[in-house]
Amino acid sequence: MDVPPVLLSPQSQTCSHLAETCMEGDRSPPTVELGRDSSIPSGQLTSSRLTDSDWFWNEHIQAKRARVETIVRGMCLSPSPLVSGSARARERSCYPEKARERKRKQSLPMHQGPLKSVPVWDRASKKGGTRVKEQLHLLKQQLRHLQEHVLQVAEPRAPAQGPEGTEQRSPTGAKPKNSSLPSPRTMESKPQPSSNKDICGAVKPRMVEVQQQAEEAMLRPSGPRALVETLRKELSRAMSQAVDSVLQQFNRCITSQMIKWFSNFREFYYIQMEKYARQAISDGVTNPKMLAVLRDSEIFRVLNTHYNKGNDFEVPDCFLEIATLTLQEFFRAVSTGKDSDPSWKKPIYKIISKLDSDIPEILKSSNYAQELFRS
DNA sequence: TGTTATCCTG
DNA sequence: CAGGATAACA
Repeated sequence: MDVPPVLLSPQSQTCSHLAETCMEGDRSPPTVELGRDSSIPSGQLTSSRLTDSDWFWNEHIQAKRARVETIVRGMCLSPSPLVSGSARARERSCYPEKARERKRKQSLPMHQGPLKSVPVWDRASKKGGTRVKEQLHLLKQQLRHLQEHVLQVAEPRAPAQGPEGTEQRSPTGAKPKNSSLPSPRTMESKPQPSSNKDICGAVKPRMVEVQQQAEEAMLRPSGPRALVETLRKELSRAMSQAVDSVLQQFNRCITSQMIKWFSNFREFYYIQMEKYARQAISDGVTNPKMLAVLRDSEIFRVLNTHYNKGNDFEVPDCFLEIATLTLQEFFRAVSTGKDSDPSWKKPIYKIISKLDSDIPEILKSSNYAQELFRS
């Protein structure tokens, strides 16, 4: 059986321990390389239309400052999918039940034909995977926006032609005084989709600091170049942190999932034990010593079908011993009327959990979880 | 207070 | 086996 006694006892740390051990992977933060953005045509970077003399220095500084603010804000803004973030927030605050309802509906299985069953492992990884994918997609978008902004600042003479549209000009062709300031729309801090909240939470506290650094860099003689460097470093750092936090978080979900499975396994085991103990009592058995779980027992067949359907490996004898003990303990408790106590199972769990054996080394290796994922 | 276990339901 | 509610634990 693939669930030896070592994984079945409640109150024991083995299950969570196993999950943690398995999920302990390489937690070093991924790095993001910030090379040149080949998606931006070089033509956009070299065109110029204003001479320096058109601008007073102060205005120039102000415009840059505004751009920096936009950039820094942009780090925490992302396009919201389908329903706008603000609309969703409104719905949440006005109709909490409604929001909860939708959450439930989303978690319902999709109708993919008549009872098409998906392996549970596949289901879990798909669900988690989709979330991570979504978050990574959002990060990617943010990265693109930010890179556009960085390049825009790097070439102050170039007109901004990012996804937010071309810059507005006055009828005379002169740039309006505040045209480089963020529009009220951009200035608005949009509510974030919940999936993106964590990332923003990680990035936000650093934003003020970055803004200061950027402004200082701007005032230095090296000007835009220093600014670009500052932003580039910051973007790299922020991205690493964000990706790390996603690695949803993801590991935590997987760990919880595994714990849940082991919990279910245990439940099934003890339910069977109780069932067969009661059956033995009703069959007239009086001495618990008469009870034993053998390879040809009915209870063994049931458990084996559940845990080791394909007979992938031979059930160790120690499992039979523990199972026998468990059965006898249930028999004793039920036959002496202890089951009237709501927590009558706890002493049994305690006894059995003491018999836990150590986790096999093979399960402790981090490769094991990876192999599990591949298969 | 966050995590884990258990109970219950579907 | 999943998911929710709740208890127990660290």
